[in-house]
Amino acid sequence: MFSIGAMSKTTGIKIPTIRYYEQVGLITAQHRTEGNQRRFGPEELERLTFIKHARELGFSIEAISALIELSEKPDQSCSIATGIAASQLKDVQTKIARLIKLESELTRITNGCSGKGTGSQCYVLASLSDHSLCTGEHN
Amino acid sequence: MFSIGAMSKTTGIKIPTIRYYEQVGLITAQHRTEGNQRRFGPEELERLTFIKHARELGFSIEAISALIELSEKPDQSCSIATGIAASQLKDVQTKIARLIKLESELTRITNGCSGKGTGSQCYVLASLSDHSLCTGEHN
DNA sequence: ATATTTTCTCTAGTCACTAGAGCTTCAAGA
DNA sequence: TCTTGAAGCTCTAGTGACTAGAGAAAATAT
Repeated sequence: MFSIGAMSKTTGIKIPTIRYYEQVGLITAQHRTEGNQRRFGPEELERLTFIKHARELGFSIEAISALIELSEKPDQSCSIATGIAASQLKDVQTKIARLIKLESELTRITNGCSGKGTGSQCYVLASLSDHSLCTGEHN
Repeated sequence: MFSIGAMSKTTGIKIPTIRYYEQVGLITAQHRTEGNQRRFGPEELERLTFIKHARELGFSIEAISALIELSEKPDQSCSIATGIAASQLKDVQTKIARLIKLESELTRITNGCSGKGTGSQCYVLASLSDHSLCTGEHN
């Protein structure tokens, strides 16, 4: 049986976050001590590791909930799980594409400005005011 | 003089968002009608465009506030503005690097799974449970 | 027995909006 | 001028995924 502090230490998830995960139903404390402190079993530790990894990969709490539910119904096809992961992948790819566009514009903006002008002639401020200075499109 | 609806239409920023921007001090309605409706001048329209562009580039409200302040003190050097933009660029580059790592792992996960197995043998679920299956590092 | 650390619950704050209730005002046509 | 419908008003509360702090109780170490 692990205390919440032990769970936190081994997973690297902060204590209030673990309590939050319990609150939203991702995990359950097997039992409480006489003094009302949480005690977790090893399965909860494993699940918390699962949650951490999934969060690092950007899965939402909702998606993680769905994945946990799937893992508890072993007779169900994993195509749903694959679907969730694929949708997450698509999200990530979209974000990358957007950020690369932003990167090029920000590079242009910061390079254009010597840093020595004054507010009224600052290229950074001008660029942000005037979208037409953009080389490409960013959405 | 523009109504809030007109401002919304020309900038593409939703009406409640414009009110929110006023609330947090990014813009000010020049004046109100007898019936308490906002009326904006052309400078506010310009500023709203500035804000929109900056938000699209991922600048925080706080950073935008600072940039606006800078643009109102034209005797001040624009090196601060360049600094804000450069820090934003760094943020974006960090995010890109992280997301590319995530992308490769998610690709691995979704490719590994045929989608035909059952929960107990689903590669997606196994991958998320077991960090050691990762090919590279993701932080 | 005492001191320190850990844990508890609860409330409220973060960011950048978004949604809804219930009301008032504006603009255009009859 | 009246009426209708669109647009606007304020205010509160909700979103996601936590994070921070208060004040009290319990567990552990010395």
